[in-house]
Amino acid sequence: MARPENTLTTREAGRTETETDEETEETDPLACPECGAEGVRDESHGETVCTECGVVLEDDLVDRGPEWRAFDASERDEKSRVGAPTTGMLHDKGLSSVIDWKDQDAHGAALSSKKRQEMQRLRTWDERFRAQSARDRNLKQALGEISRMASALNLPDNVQETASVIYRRALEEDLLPGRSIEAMATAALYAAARKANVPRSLDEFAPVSRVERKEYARAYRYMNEELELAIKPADPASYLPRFCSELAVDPDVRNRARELLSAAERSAILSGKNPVGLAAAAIYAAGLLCEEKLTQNEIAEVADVSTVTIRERYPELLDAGATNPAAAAD
DNA sequence: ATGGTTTTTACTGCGTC
DNA sequence: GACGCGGTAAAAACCAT
Repeated sequence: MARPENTLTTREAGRTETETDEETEETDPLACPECGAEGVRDESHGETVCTECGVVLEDDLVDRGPEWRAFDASERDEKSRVGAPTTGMLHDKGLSSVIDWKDQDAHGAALSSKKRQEMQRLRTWDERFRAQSARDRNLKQALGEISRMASALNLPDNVQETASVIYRRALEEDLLPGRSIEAMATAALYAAARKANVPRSLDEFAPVSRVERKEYARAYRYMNEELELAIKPADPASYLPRFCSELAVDPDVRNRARELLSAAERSAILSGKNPVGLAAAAIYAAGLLCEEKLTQNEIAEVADVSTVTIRERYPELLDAGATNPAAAAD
């Protein structure tokens, strides 16, 4: 299952290598090779798509935003793009003192009852402060991880922010004990990506997360349960743009695949099936219909499913597409 | 824990380039 | 011969109970 090569960095799929000139070109509105219309940058999907025909012109938009974690001595305010506001008061680095529990003054003399009450209050606040601080460090580390992974997976900013909100909720509801920060951070990001309709499969997190797939998968389930995130099952169609542009296929194929999927949705073929596999099969089926030669193998490669799965699914999709002719949504 | 479903792995034969 | 494709059986993974 875990394939040895890093699938993240090796996205070529037939397109020309653009290794050296990545930073040189900046904000030029790419023109669509098909219809000439200009592309529109779709931040939430991390892609640039053509307004006319929907071709993905560019999809590896890199998040060049600053890392949340900035260790500069001069802590800037703008660095907290996400997460807790930095007040500069919180991070005691574990060195702060604790208010003693003994009701004595510095000379060992007992305190008056009024003083005692006052000290009690101070202790309470000291505790709260301490807890707050530990929490903040936790959050900080998690957000750093989320940012790193989001960037590696080409997930846009808003997903990152959603992830941090989710993580913060998990933290507030004490879901962390017994689970690693890493696992929860990964789970939060996974959830956020799905919520934003730019899903990445669980497997895709394996190379970028620092914990085992099993671990963050479990963290996700737990979190989903406890926080009642109400995440709908991933829509297979939401994988299409990414896969299609990675395969550099004709936009026709992509649209065809989308139609097949919505037809299949009506026929209720989809439930219980792996959405990634369905998307892959839809692309293959669409390739057949459009007479564009796409092998099961190359699709299986980019989608990270087996060819068997594609074989298993695509006849069903063709079936549904035939009996349930084109969606009226054109 | 258990059983049912889906996916994967590994192996097969067949046809084509 | 390599490759694409389809079929299969057994193992693994997943999910609800």
